[in-house]
Amino acid sequence: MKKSKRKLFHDFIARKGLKSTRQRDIVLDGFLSSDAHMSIEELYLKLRARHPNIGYATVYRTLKLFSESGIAREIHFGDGQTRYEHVAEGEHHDHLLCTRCGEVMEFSNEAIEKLQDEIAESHGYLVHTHKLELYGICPKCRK
Amino acid sequence: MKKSKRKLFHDFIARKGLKSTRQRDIVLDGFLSSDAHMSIEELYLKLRARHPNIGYATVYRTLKLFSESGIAREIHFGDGQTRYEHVAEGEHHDHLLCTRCGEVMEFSNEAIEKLQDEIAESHGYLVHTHKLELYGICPKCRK
DNA sequence: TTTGCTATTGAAAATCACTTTCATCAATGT
DNA sequence: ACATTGATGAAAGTGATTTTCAATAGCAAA
Ligand SMILES: [Mn+2]
Ligand SMILES: [Mn+2]
Ligand SMILES: [Zn+2]
Ligand SMILES: [Zn+2]
Repeated sequence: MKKSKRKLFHDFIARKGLKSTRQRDIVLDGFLSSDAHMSIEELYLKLRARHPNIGYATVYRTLKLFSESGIAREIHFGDGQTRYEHVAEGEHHDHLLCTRCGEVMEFSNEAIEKLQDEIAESHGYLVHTHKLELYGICPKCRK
Repeated sequence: MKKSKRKLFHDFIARKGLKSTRQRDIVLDGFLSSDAHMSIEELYLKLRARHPNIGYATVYRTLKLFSESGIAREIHFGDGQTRYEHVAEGEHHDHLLCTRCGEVMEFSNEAIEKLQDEIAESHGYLVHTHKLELYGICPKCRK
């Protein structure tokens, strides 16, 4: 059974000798309560509603910690904003984005992952990450 | 037989009623004389060596024109810099990047392109572009 | 608990990488 | 040559972070 992200993060905090603070928990709750691909600003505004005193810098710094701890991943969709998404233990997915309405759909495909490794290998590379984004028009926007 | 990028760009300039200037030719020559994936700043500094008066804004604007004219494509590798690369008529490729030395290798694979279309289609999307980048360690850095 | 040492915060200033503005120049058509 | 209008370069403006710094708040030793 896999540990909750909340626990994983608290373990990370402890292991690194960092402090467990009220603000970090607020950011953590806000981040975990949505599975959207939120930008720093979006999460900041969302948290602000309930916690008027939280600072942008704190949200920014805490999201970085989430990445370091492995519960989140930083993503860049090309709109000039850094976004963060949940990372589930041992899971990976890529994105399909609608350039009309902005919808983001996730997918994963074994065959394509395998092909990527083969290509990299054929060029002598040892791949450790990749980024695959398909930009198009979603079903709703098509009809 | 396909037209040279220089001619393609000059045709574009004429077709759009824009002016053919000394600076545009300088930027064009600098861009065409390297097949690296250069950032605006990199090209600007390279040109500066020979043409101390050329402005950053001119390089910036001219590169945009290259994109519009179809001889260049804007790319983002996640290092916060906008880069431009050559575009050959009817050709497409993706990238393999070394996270140790920064080397960028190009590749193209029919099978993977096809799989991407299938995946998109299976989700009801009509894809018009995609981005595939493989990050790893290159042969030289491995041994 | 109280104390003392640091890490953490939030507001504000600083950076970065563009992007736009504007007075001056330089292409181009007449 | 002249007028018209786009192009240029320096500098100012933007937007999204990223860093600084004085004030707080964890945490652990006493
Ligand atoms: Mn995702
Ligand atoms: Mn390339
Ligand atoms: Zn859509
Ligand atoms: Zn390398």
